[in-house]
Amino acid sequence: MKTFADKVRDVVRKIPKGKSMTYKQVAAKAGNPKAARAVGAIMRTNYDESIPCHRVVRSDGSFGDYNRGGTQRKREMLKREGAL
DNA sequence: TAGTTGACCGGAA
DNA sequence: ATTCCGGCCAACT
Repeated sequence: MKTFADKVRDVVRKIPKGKSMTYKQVAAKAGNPKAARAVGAIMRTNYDESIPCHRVVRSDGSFGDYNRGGTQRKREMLKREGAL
């Protein structure tokens, strides 16, 4: 039985290039549609290199936060990949 | 174990 | 449009 954190990491890892999912969508795919906040908490503590956490955005259409460089860094990443 | 914090969401003022 | 409040869940102290 995988934990919620494991599922979240797996889901985020499966996000195709040029696509972006909301925290809520990721949480829903992980099994908890109401755990959007938890997703952020997990990414913050356990952000892996294999996990394109920059492709995870907020439901409002904003980019949300990031660990390295902040929101602007995230925006540039998405722009570079073609998601924008 | 309990309390606080936070890469969030949705609704109300 | 912006600001405030309650709610959900995981990690940290």
